[in-house]
Amino acid sequence: MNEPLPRNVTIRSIAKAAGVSKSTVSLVLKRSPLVKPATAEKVWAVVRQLGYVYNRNAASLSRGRSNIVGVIVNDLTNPFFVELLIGVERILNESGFITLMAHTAEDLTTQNNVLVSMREHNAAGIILCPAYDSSVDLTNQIADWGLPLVVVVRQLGELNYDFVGSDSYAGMYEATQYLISKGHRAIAYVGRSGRSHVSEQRRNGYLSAMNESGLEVDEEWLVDVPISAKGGQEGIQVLLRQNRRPSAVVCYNDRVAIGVLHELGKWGLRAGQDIAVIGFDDIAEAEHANPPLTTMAVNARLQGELASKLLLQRLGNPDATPDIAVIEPKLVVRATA
Amino acid sequence: MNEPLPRNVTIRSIAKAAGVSKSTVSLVLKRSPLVKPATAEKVWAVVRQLGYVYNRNAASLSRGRSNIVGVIVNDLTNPFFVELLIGVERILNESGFITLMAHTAEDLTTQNNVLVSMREHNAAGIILCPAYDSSVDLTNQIADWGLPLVVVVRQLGELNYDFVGSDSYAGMYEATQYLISKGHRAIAYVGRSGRSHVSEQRRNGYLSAMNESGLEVDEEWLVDVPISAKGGQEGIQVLLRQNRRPSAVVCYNDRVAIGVLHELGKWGLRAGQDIAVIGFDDIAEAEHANPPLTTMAVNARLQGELASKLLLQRLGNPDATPDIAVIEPKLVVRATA
DNA sequence: TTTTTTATTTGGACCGGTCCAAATCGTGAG
DNA sequence: CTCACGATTTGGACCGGTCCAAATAAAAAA
Repeated sequence: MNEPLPRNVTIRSIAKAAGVSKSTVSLVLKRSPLVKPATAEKVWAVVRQLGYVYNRNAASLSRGRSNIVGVIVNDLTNPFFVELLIGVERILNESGFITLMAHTAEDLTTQNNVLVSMREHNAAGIILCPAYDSSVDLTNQIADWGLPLVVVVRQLGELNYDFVGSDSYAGMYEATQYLISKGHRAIAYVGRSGRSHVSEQRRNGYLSAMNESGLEVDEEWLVDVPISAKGGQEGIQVLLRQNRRPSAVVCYNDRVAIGVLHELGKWGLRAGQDIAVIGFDDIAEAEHANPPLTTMAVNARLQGELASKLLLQRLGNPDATPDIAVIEPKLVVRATA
Repeated sequence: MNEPLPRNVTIRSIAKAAGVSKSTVSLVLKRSPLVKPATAEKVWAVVRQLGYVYNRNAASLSRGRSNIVGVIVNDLTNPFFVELLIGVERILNESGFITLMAHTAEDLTTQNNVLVSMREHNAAGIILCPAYDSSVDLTNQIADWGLPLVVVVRQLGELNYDFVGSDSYAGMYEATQYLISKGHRAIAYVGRSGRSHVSEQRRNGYLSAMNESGLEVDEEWLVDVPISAKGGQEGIQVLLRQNRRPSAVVCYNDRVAIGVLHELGKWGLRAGQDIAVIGFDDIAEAEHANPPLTTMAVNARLQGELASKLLLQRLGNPDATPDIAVIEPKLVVRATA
């Protein structure tokens, strides 16, 4: 009934049409310096003329490795991860890799499925931000699979793998210190306590700064809420209802801070005037928040770029010792503190 | 020097270990009802025991099609697209597909590279939001490649392909109408005029509503700015500096509106009291904006889900007539209008 | 028990590249 | 004019699945 569909144009059809062997065509396609320029040009001409399309499945099959890099993040809804992803993509694309993106929504099962899938696709490597509660053994497991890995943002147990992240402790310390230097004494912390290395670090940074300045931390000022705008809203509500309101609030991250700003607005309060607010991450929204949010910038995009670079490095030298890149957060003063 | 690395476990090694043929193993792996349950169980046992990993490159090579679906968006920085992406992913994953994500940043060259790359990977299909200024011929080209395609958000020329989007015209019409019903007469529009079908539709929706109510549109009230928070900022600045300030502003989308809110804050004005503001899209940030943004909701996630479903449908029936899904925006009244 | 019919299995030809040892070409040295 | 040696080119054995026609086994019918 239907036409004997025109066989796909392959490296062999090209070889035939160009009067060379398929091996030569293969060489030409990967721009090998071995082939004589004249031959190469002849082959390219045929390639263009026949509209040849390189078949990466075939290539990956025989090379035993694809040009796909898996990138796994938890929450695309958080612009921080989006920026990171963009950074990752930029560098990888430059090097001829393509990113297979997946997000886990903090679900361990999803995370596992995704990893398996990437393995099945013969990914060249993985850039992973582990979901909360990931086993500290995860990185070893991936290593055992022979998958080059770079972990970002959240460290897992020992750092015996390439890692890119920011110094949460120092960042929060500085944020708090800044508020103290502005004369604040009653400073609250809205975020999550525990569960992960990052949350611990952030809270500890805050606590240390307070302690070192001899400021007491009222139990009620450590507000434990989900890491989201909604969480921020809840957190500041709790604080505002206390009889001793804090004069400043340090937030786990910008999303939380934005929730705080939102709620303050509802109460007719103005952040930066009535109460100081400081965030963490410096996502794009921070700049355009109302009022513009003072925050600790961690340059997500740069982190993504670094992660890619570490991965490329590792691909080139699988046995090098792990590389750790930790970014120092920088205070960006805007209107809220 | 190094061990004769242990040959990968393949369907053949499993066959041998399980005492069946590789064909049977293949059948078992795809859960074919043809094999006797007892045999299947025996094979699964070996599969688990040997830690077999399915090789999708090999599979795709022989099937001539992978389980990868390419998703191409323009601007991941816009939460709208992120939501869409999440919707897409959810449905595709359920059906055993995996998404190869790419973003073009509105760059035609990038868009083309990405398409080529997906073709090389034998993508099962493509979900594409075309970059501005894409040739109206793009969809035909992709079709000629034999790549099943669903276009989202931005239509390109004739709708002779599957499409999912929202009714920009009706949405903007309703938004404007709502403001008019609240007694506003001096209503400005901040967005981009022309360049794309969507921008035309949105502006026309606004204009029609104004016209129908016999309201004159002051030339100065049609502010042409980039579609971003920064653009919104610029736009409202222009409006505020005029001698006849509008009492309400309709924005191209929420990002623009958020820029407007931000700038109003700087001027000490309160959106919803001093001047009404209405957005479009209802991204997550809208709810937590300060003040909470009134906007036209278009349910990005749903659009993503629909797009995936259309694609799955198309994969099942390549020759069906194109399916068009247009979502009617819904007004969500919050504090700014 | 023999013959059908139906349920399971199987061998082998692909899919379209990569890789490498071996063959062939071309040119300057002897 | 030959020979050696670097520059090019090439044939064929994989890579690890899919698919299908054909073979076998098992159950049902005669």
